[in-house]
Amino acid sequence: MDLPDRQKLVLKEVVDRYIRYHEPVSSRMILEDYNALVSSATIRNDMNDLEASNYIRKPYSSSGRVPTKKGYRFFVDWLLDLSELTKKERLEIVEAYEVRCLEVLEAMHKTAFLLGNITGCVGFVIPPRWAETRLDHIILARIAPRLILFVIVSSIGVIKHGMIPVEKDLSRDQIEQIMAIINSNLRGMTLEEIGKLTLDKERDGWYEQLTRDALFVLRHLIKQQVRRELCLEGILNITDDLQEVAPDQAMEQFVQLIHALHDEEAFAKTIIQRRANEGGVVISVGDCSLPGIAEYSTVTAGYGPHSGVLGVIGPLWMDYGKALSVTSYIANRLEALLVASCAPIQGGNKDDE
Amino acid sequence: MDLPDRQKLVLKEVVDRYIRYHEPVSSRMILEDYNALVSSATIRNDMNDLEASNYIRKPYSSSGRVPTKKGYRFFVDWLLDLSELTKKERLEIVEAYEVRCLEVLEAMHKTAFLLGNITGCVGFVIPPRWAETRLDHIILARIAPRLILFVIVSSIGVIKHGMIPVEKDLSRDQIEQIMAIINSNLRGMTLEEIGKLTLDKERDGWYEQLTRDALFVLRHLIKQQVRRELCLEGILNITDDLQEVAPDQAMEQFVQLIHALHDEEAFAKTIIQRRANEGGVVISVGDCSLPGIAEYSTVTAGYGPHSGVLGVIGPLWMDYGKALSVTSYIANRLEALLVASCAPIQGGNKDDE
DNA sequence: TTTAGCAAACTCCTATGGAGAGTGCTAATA
DNA sequence: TATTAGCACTCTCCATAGGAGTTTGCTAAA
Repeated sequence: MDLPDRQKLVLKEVVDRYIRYHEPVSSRMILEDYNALVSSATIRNDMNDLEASNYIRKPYSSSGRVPTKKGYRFFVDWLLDLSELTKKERLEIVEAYEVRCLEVLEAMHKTAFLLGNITGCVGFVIPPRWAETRLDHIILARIAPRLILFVIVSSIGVIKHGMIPVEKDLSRDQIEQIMAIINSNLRGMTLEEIGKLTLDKERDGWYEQLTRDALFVLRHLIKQQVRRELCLEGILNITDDLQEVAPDQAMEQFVQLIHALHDEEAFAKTIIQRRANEGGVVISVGDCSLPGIAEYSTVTAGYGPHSGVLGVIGPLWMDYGKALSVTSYIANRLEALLVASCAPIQGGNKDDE
Repeated sequence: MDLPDRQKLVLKEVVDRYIRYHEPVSSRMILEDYNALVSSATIRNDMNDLEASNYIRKPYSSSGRVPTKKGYRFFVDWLLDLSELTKKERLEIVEAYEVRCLEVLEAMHKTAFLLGNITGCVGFVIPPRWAETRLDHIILARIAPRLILFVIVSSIGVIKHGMIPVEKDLSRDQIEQIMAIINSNLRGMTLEEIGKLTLDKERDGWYEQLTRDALFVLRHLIKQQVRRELCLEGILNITDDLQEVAPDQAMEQFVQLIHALHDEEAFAKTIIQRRANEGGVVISVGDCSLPGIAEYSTVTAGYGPHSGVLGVIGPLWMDYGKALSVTSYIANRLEALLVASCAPIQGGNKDDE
């Protein structure tokens, strides 16, 4: 699977230039960067070999060369120059995370936006598996007659809030009591465990003291399956390249992408599968497992302890170097943020009880 | 400004067909719907007159006719058939609002989505002027050491929540006290009034009892200028028509639209200006006040007591009839929802105090 | 193994011509 | 005066053709 040195250089040049200009690369163009150490015919021979082994191809018989997926793959694996973030980009990221914010979803949307904005691709964040996180506490508050506000705070921060309509109006004291009872009994359990609780009065003892209303509230909380909602930002970033490259099918492809991204679950599943057991940053070049994104590449990184994944999705000719460094850097920052949120809360537990 | 009856019919036919098929309309096509009561030459004469008065135009010298903005305008003002919502659409709307939800922003996003989805245009909701609504109460809760969750509930529901980082850790009791004091003093004031409060200890008497920490919390709350964030949904709905009609400039126009929508404030301001003092549903056909949306039409309706506006924006050839009925219907539903949220809360006040 | 040189292939642009659609005009008609 | 039939004209759209310009593959020589 290895290539002669010069062929590697030629391939690198083809991919580099195609990423930069989105136009087929001719032997003469490569010569420019080569300071004429060899002739264009030599380059052509190399290109021929590269084409024979499927790293590059010609859109038509006498055109310059364009990388194939295999070519991108090789480029990404062996030839990629790591690019540093610029000071400006670094600053943008740091500033975005500066405001302390325990609302996990908000942080994730911000993150997706950063990813999309800096790479010029679509940024996305797949939240951690909420079900795996442990409940820190819930907050209940009477917000109107027969309407209770709840906030679920887990080990990584505020992950969900909403309203519970109750049939009987409850006083503030009653709600306070319910809250205390639920918290003292459920704290430390994973959301998954909580979801599986059977509220069979006879079998479980601990909530005997609860009124019917407390049970009602609890049932409502348990039903709250916290969906793993995809955070997507920057879809419009990739409309620019669109016309440039292949005006005819591009729109078609774009629409397909949109539809694929719309089915959040399938998309998240595909991304997670692609990463398999690999840690760190994973680059996937055009993958057929999900039709809509078969002609797009993804660069993803895991973050945090509960299988969260973030990254970017963009055209095959995306700037992998930049995407790689941005994704990696941002994954670290987000992880740090979640861990930081985490620490004081757990400290809080000890203080409280 | 009036037109002979047959010319009106011809104009109506031209606009109707163009909205349906997005193709220039010829005299023969109109003849079809006319059951040959007159000849095509007669229609042509009418079309000639209509073109002379600028209601329609020809893309090129021997093509069928296309409505001008003036033509659309006349169509909208005088010739529009009101279309009823289908049962399915009505059901979709009712179901969407079925879940009781006091989170105002959530309701608005849902609304924008409905608008976009049913009309096939971009749906948007400009929230009411929060500053004009009156505070019902705030909720404070200790969520972690030195971190307080706040929720602002105004007369129309939950309009804002967030975190306050405080320097000194406060006990639950202390927070409770602060909450009670702030609530009893601020309830009933508009957010605008609250924002203008000067926290000059010497001048105002009521908060003398507050500790420094309470003051800190209050300052933080006051600083929360609740931005009038635009809710937008369905931008991709209009990519479909895009290529169909004018593949060359369409993309360009679309990108311009995106940029215009991105500047939320300018867009909201333009929309509000367009409505001037008019109530009910206002249809605006291609308006040059904001460059990016100059080639798009909007159908907007006011809702609620605090200058909220919702509607759709789409191509000049949008289905005005449908947009009109959907916008009007949804505006009523949303208003009802806000009023309904409102009632129990105000009731709540009386109960509480 | 590399190179120079050249024919061949293909795109892209422009021009040309014919088919088809739709109009405007003119002269006749009710 | 309003309407109509008929016809020439205009323009798009499509297919075809030729020329300029790239870029390649191949061959034969270094």
